[in-house]
Amino acid sequence: MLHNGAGRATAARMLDLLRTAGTLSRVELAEQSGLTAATITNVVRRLIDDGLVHEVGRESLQGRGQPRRLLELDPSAWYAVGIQVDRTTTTIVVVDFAGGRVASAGLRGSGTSGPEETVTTLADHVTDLLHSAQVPRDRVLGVCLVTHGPQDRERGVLLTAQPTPEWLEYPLTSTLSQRLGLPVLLENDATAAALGEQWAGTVATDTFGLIYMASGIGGGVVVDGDAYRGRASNAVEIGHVALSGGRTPCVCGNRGCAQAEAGPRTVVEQVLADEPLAERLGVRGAIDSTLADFERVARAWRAGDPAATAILERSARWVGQAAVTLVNLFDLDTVVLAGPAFVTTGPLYQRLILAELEERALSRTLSAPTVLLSTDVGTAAAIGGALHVLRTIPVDRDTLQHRSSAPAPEGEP
Amino acid sequence: MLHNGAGRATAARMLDLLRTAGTLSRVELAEQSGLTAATITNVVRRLIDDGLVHEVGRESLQGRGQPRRLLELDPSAWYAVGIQVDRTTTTIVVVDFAGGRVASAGLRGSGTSGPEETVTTLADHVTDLLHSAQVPRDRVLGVCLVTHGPQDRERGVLLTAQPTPEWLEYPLTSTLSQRLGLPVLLENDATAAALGEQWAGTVATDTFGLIYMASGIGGGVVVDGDAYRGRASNAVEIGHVALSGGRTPCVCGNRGCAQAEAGPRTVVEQVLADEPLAERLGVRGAIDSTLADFERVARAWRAGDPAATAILERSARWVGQAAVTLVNLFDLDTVVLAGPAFVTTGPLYQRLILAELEERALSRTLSAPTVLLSTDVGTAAAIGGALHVLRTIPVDRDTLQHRSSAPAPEGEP
DNA sequence: CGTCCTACTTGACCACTTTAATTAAGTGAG
DNA sequence: CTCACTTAATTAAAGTGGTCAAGTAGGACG
Repeated sequence: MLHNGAGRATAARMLDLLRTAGTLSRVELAEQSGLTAATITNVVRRLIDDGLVHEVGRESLQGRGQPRRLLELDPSAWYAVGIQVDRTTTTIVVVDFAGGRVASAGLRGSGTSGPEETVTTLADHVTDLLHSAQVPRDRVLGVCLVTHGPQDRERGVLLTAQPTPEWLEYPLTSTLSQRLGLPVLLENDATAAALGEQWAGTVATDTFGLIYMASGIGGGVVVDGDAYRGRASNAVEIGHVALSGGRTPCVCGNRGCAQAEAGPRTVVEQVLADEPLAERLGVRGAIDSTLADFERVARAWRAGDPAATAILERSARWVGQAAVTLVNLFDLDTVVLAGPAFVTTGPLYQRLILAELEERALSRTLSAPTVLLSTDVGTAAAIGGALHVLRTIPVDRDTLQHRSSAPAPEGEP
Repeated sequence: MLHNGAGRATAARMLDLLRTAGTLSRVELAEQSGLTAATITNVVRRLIDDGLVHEVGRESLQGRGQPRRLLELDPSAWYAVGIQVDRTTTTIVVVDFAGGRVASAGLRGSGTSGPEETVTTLADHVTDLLHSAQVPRDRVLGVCLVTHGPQDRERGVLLTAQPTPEWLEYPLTSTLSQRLGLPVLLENDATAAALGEQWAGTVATDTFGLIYMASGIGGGVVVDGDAYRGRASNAVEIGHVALSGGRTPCVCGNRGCAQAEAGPRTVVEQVLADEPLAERLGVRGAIDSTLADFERVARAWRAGDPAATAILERSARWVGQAAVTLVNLFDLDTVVLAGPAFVTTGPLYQRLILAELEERALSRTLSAPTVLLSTDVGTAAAIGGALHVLRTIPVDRDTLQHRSSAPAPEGEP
């Protein structure tokens, strides 16, 4: 090991900077990290020796002096897998070391299956996807399982008994890890999406909130580049913010929660309550096809259907109210929207949530609120999970040896 | 400067640990900081040389071996001043290096005076208080000004035009700093109180929320021992959480905010709406005596008055609802109550807020919620501000020289 | 074509920490 | 009573991760 400036944390920071910027010179790395050029030289040398980084030409001339040599991550150095599992949808993505999407697959959700069955299915699909994308398994750094609701990230276990009681405390990550022979992390869907947006560079600031809407509504907050996790990583449950004027009882025991008043399931049920409308839109209301039904409503809105529009606009206003609370409590000025429910409806929600923030957020006079759509609306969470793997699991000079000799570790380092 | 284990940050951490624990041995410092005994030896030696720490006997025998030598902060090494300014109350406290209260004074609030006048008054009172407590000014590390509402901590300026327009952007800390010849920090009242509670050891965890109620309602969150500050230090505006069922318009532009529905001013106004009741309690409703009036209602509750009880209980339930949102979004299980409004009503609010959390908080089944009363209900924010000074401003071997040669610096280091 | 400017590299040094002895100061069994 | 044992505190040497200052490298400009 070198004696100068080769700290593991520092190296990880350089990789992060390169991943978000795409390509940077050593000078820019020094500026952005606050370290000296000397340190950068040493750290970068090691990264190049390890095959993680390449020099890719020089910067187009900007005057006199020696031109800066541009650095870039080697995309094929490592890969990571993100799996977003929801009741009604599942998305698997494979991402290369630079964060680029290599392959992806959309499956039906976990439905009412037990965890054992789901894990087996997922493991098979991951194996297939890696194979068809010709990604060698020993170059896969790890897998991140991304789910909704309360979880124990340390132990890699869900703390919910839904959809079936066996899910509660089922050894999710360790089982999947064993099946795949790869490390498996667990992450909240909204937090994963937020981390993903950050690396994707969707937002200019490194402090923002994210609203994730799939079957339910979740929230994530990134402050100074780090996810807010709270006491036990179950923070930002924006779906259970009780809204002014709301009265609908929620599964959580409270009344008027955002999710109960405005979530996709509620939107679908409001359509179902109007039988001719439901008939017209083709909405059937099966519990496992909430998102498909929601998508039908979204398309009706796009086609100009006034009833569908009214229902969606009501939902968007409610979510906007929840966003106001999110913004007031976490002191944000930027909110990103992500998740399959926004694939079609994104612009509508974006407009109305922004309107609520501009009208009601406390800090609206101090700094104008911004609402952005994710760069990967539908797959943000899975991508974010995969990027989380790249960021979290250390890539040492000798990670490969470790990998081939010892069996795959599990969970956090 | 010594060459071994004398890091400034490390030294500050030792002081923090000693301040919260009161007295610790070197071994315990090593355990709690994760550093080795060797490092502790060096850091502690320097602290003793600088006169900040003393050895105070040995630990009562716990078996064989050499007994541990107990360490303690020298209370008289330094002092700090905390000033909590509200519209209707002002509290000044002087705290010694160990965090003990040396002197305190309660004044009327800033009322409708301009900032110039207020700063002059405060400077005079601080000077008087230091004099009467016989605290030498060159041993005062600094002052922390603690206020409600939006502020720019970096620049030491309030971002609100209340009560008079001159307050907006008035150079608050720099002016006070000049008057006193001491560094002056700015801090949010609820955050200061939360930091205070943490050093005071009120809470077992280092992750908790705090609700601060004076003329308004504010919130603070401490995560892993650090205050959550958000984008621009104006986070956790729990007074402006819109509550389920609320409709009252709030100054912030929203409806149904916790402060508008349940704040002390609203409580007083509800009493005023019932003329015979107001008469009976002696509530007059002058805008600058909100807290005095609130205190009258509180005493009526304690005396068993049913009308006063009903009004306060309604307020407490509302605040409880806001606490549910706080707890759900920040993933907390502990909430502390502080601020002058809780001096008498503390137990009532504590009981009802706990009831709301036990009924409605999302994580109630994962970990039982706790609601605690501050150890210094009325003066928590001022004490917290003073402790913030002790924690933030570095005490070097040569701070004293700097102090006497150069004029007092201003703001954060 | 040499000078100038900027990027990058090198080696000496520095602050802080750990590791491995070493010394200090007690307890309790015989 | 004293010697073996235990735990605390100190010391010196070595490791880690960086800075600083003085070089070297490579292209632009007059």
